[in-house]
Amino acid sequence: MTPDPTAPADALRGAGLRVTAARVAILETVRAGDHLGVEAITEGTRGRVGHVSTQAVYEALHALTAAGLVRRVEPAGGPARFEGRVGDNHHHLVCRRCGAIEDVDCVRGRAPCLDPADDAGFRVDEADVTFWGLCPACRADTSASG
Amino acid sequence: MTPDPTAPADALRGAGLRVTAARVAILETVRAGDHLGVEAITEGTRGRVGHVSTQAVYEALHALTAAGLVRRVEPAGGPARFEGRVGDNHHHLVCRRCGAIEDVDCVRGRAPCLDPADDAGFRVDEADVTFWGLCPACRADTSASG
DNA sequence: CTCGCTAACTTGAATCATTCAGGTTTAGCG
DNA sequence: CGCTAAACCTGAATGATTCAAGTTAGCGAG
Repeated sequence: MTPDPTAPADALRGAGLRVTAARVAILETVRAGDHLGVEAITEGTRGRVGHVSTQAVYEALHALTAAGLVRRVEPAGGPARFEGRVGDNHHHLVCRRCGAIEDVDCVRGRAPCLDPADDAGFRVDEADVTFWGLCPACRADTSASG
Repeated sequence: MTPDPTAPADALRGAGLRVTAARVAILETVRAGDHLGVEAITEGTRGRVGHVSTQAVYEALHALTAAGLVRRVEPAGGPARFEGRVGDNHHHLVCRRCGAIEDVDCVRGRAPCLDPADDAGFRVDEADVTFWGLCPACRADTSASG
């Protein structure tokens, strides 16, 4: 039928997770959304399957994150957000004013971001890069009123 | 006497803040410490001046951060930490296991980290770079037990 | 197709960092 | 010396996330 390994149900199965309506809906919601928070994911999921508890969403997001099916993004000072774009090591632009998050491709080639100038003996496995600033809309607002 | 503008009292005065025993001690504690959390800063400060409330520490750290006298670092999933090294846009290495934080100089020259490949129209003013991995000690532990 | 195991789900309470509220003290200027 | 706002205090509230303990149901074995 749908031999698409990225289809929610198959992605879950492939990760060794059970295929439940809730988790399928959660994965769909995260993929369809844009850096959604837990609350938004819960609401979106409920719109698809009727009812899910917040805890189920938290547990599912943990499992999905551990399985590499979703990625957790957590800008300093704010709650966690989730995105469906995984596998590449892309970065984020975060608006200080409205909180909007935009994806940015890795500044350098493919994942050489894992290369600090001096690793102090650490074994680095991930580079978390967040650019802070003002999004176009907020820039306009600010320059107009300031 | 001590014509040193970086001396705690002068730094506070220079930033338009009042020179109180508590804030001098807080600034000293942050500078002497290594990416301390609020609790550790509170304890260190009490060791210097006897008593300070947690709220006073929070308020002072906000003021000091706003004044650019200390820098707030907040690794995803953990509480905020503060450091006295400000002015340069250095990055951090964080150990996933023990939480240790090490400073790393900017990967590229001086602050060109503010340059994402595509800024999507954002006006970027800060780049937050965190390298995640295992510190030397935890690497040893892990390879020995795993 | 049924059984059983355990992942997944549920409700409800707890934790932790941080902030809010409101009232009191005190640094630093006039 | 006295005023005013910054700094401080105690105590309560918030909000994201986690823990606890009991129930339901996916799915592989029989």
